[in-house]
Amino acid sequence: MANRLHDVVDGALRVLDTHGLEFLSMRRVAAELEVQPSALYHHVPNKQTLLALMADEILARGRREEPAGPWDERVAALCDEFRTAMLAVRDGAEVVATASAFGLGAHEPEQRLSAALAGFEEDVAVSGARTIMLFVLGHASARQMHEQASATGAIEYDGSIGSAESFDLGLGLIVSGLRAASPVGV
Amino acid sequence: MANRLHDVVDGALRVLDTHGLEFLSMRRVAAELEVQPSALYHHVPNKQTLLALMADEILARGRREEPAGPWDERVAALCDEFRTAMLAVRDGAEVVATASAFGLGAHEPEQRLSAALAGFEEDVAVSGARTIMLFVLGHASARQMHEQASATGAIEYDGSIGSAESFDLGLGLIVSGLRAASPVGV
DNA sequence: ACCTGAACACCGTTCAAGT
DNA sequence: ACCTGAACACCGTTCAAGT
Repeated sequence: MANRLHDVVDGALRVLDTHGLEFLSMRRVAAELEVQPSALYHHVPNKQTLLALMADEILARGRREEPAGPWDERVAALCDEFRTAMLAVRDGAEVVATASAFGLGAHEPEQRLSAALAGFEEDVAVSGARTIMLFVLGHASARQMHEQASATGAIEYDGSIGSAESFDLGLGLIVSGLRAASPVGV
Repeated sequence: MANRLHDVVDGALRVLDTHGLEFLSMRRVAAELEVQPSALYHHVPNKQTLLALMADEILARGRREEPAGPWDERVAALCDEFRTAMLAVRDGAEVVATASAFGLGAHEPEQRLSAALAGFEEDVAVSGARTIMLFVLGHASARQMHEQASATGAIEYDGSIGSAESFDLGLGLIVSGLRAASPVGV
């Protein structure tokens, strides 16, 4: 079939989007590519690495132009970019969250956030970026897990979990906390 | 052996603490209890449910007296309780995070937080509690995943991830955001 | 009530061998 | 470079049967 790494990641994302993370197996990805499971190991050393590459691709697909303007607008724009990218594929947030714990996936997004906070003292910028990233990641993956669980009928549906309103409220809280930390410029 | 549900949850937590979430299997839990794997299903319908019960037990073991005093001190005390409880067992935060997505595990902690924020408008109290819980959960599980990954040698160790300082900074940001939302009574 | 034994339909990963 | 075929050491869960 002459697959390349890119085809494997693409196939894996197709499996993820149609079956969910729970059913994402190396064997299913192989089947999607019409290849034997062992063939995947020519492109990727293990499943963990494949998941990290998927996380990068999920974020790359949602990539937008670097926002300009005041820091709070840039933060809002970046968070919307990340959230939209993760919500665009089933269980996308969970995949990114898992990968980011290994210093992958969410590393670059966090750096873009902390660049937007460059006007603050450095430790405020760093922990601000980390706090925002944890919120965006956690909020999006709670939403998707909840969708998943209520689709299976495991729990009753609660629309307030993961809603855009609750996202804006939570993010607004962190942003107003940052504002209180008064940037050196502005 | 005459095990009861409590023994199963206890045994599962022993396996978790010694082997980590990655190696927590129903078969290992059964072996820990010196019982056949199928015996577990007399106590628990599936692994998911067992994980939820483990999450509850992790939080219950760290349970402290309900803090009194000003809202910000109560919030700090509650967050310390949750964080300490989750960090007390290997991969504890990840287990609680997974279970909480199903409305279990972190549901009660979140309600205790929002009770501490009762002086605020209700939607601020609710989204404040949710935001804080996502931060505490995310921060603790990032720390444990990082510990795990660097112990395996998968990544280079970075002590700044999940440190108490970074925790205080992030939480301080959210708390100061809440303060800016001015409680109706002080 | 609590457990055994055997089975079913899966996993991730390795490795020699093919083209 | 990319893949097959076969194997190894596992999974979660079900179910009839035992005490």
